[in-house]
Amino acid sequence: MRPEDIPEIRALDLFRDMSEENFGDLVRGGYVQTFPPQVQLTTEGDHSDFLHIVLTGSVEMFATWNGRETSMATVRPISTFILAATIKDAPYLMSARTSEKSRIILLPSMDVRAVFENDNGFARAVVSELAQCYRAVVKTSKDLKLRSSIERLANYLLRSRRRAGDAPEFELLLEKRRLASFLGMTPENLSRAFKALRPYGVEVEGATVRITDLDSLERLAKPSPLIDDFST
Amino acid sequence: MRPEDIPEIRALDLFRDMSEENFGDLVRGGYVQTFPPQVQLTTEGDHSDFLHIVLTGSVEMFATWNGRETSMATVRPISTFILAATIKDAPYLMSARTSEKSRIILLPSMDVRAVFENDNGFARAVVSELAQCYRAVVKTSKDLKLRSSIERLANYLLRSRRRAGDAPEFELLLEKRRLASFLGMTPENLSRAFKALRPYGVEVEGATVRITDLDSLERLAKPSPLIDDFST
DNA sequence: CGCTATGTTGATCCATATCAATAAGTGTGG
DNA sequence: CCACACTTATTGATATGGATCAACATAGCG
Repeated sequence: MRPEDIPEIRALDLFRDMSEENFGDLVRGGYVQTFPPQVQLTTEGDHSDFLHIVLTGSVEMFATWNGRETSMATVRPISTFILAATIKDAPYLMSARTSEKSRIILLPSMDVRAVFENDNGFARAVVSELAQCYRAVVKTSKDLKLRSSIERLANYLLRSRRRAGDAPEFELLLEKRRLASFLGMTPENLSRAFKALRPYGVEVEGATVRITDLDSLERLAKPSPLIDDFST
Repeated sequence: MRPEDIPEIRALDLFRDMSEENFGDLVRGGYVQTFPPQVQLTTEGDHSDFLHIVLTGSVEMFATWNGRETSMATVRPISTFILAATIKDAPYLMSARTSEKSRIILLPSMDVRAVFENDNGFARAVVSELAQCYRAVVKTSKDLKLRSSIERLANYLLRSRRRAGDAPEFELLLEKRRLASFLGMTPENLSRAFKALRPYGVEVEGATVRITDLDSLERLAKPSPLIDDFST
C-alpha cells in the first residue's frame, strides 16, 4: 500500500476511532489495487475474503437470479462495501463490478474480524456504518414499493441535483441503462419517463440534465426526508 | 417489568454478552406492556424514544408516502425492532402496529445508547443484529426486483413451509391483504396468484395452505439461499 | 473510421392495477 | 346465540403502466 493512501483511509469514519496499533495491523495486511472498468470484484454467493474500500472511481453492486440481473446500488469514494458479509463471515448477497477505472483497497476479512473483536472504537464505528447501510436499503425499498417509475425518476433527479450542490444543471453519474435497472425499469421505459418529465421542466441532453422548473418537479415528485435524504 | 420476563430477555443474542451491571441498568428503566391488536406503536418520522422488543404476538412494520401504504416486514417473538434508529438517534423510517395482542418490552433509547457506549459486548451484539437486518432487507429487495409476483408468492410459500418445519400443510401467519402488500401486489392479484399456483400443487383454504407437489412448486419458484434463507 | 454498445422511438403485448359486485368471515350487541 | 354490520376475500370486467419486440439513431472506442 502506498504511504500516501494511509492518512486518507485513517480519516474515514470507520477507522477514525480505532487504536493506532490496530489500524497498523489492518493496513499492513491490506493492499491497494487499480482496476480497469467492468471488472467483477465479487460474486454473490462467494465467501467474503476482503473488505473493499473504494478510493477513486465507482463500483456497481448488482444481484442476479434466474438469468435476470438488477442494479442494487453504486458505491462512490470514499466508502466501503460488503461490510456486513465480512463481519458476519457470510456469503456475499451482491456482486460488485467497477463502472470505471477505480482504485480499491482490499483488507483481508480475517484481519477485519480480528480487529473488530479487539478494538471497541472500531466495533462502534462498524455499528454506525451498518446502521447507515441498513437505513439506506430501507429507503430504497420504500422508494420501489410506494412510487411509480416516473415518481422514482423525478425523485432521483432531485437527489442528483442536491448532490451536485443544488445546481440547476448536472451530469447523470450512471449510464442510463444502469440507472433504469437501479430504478427498477427497462431502458426503454426510462427514455419515456424522461420525456414524460419534460412538462415539469426536465431537459435531458446525453448525460446532462437541466431542471428549469424546480417547483413543478417537486410538486410531482413529493420528495420525503424519510426516503430521499442521504444521511438521516 | 415482571421478574419472570428478565431471563428471557437476557437470553437474547443482543443481551447475552453484556455485563450483569449494564443489563441491570437497561432493564431497570424499561417496562413491559401488553397491547391490543391494531395499536400503532411508532410512526415514521418520529424520534426514537424506545427500543422495542416483541415478547409475544406480532408487529407489522409499514411505511407510507403520498397517501399510499406498504407492509415492509413482520416482527415476531423474540426480536427487536427499530434498533438502527435507536442507535443512530435518528427518526424512524417505518411505522409499527400490533397485528394481534402483543407483549412488548420498551427500553428507553437513551439508556440503550448509554449502554452501547460503555459495554463492548453489547456493541458487538448490536453489530451482529444490524448486519442481520441489513442482509434481510437486501434479500427482500432482490426478491422484489428480480421476481414476478407469482414467483414471489411461490417462494414465500416455500419459506413458510420451511418455517413450519417442512410440514406439507401450514397456516399463513399474515392476513392475505397484508401478505399482498408485503409481496408488493394488490389483494385481488394475490387471489389470482394463488389460483395460478394450483397447477403446481398449492391448495388454499382460508389461511391454510397445503403443498401437494413440492418438486413442481420448487421448479417454478427456483428458491435461492441468497434470497430465501433466513439466517445466512 | 467503422464496429459495437447504448439510447431512442414506435407498435404491440402482458402483468398487474383498478373498478365493481358478491361472498364469506368476524366481531358486536341485543 | 343469533342477527346485523363491517371488514376481508374472491371473482369478473376493464384499464393501464410498464415490458417486450423491432427498427433505427447515436455515441464511444479500438
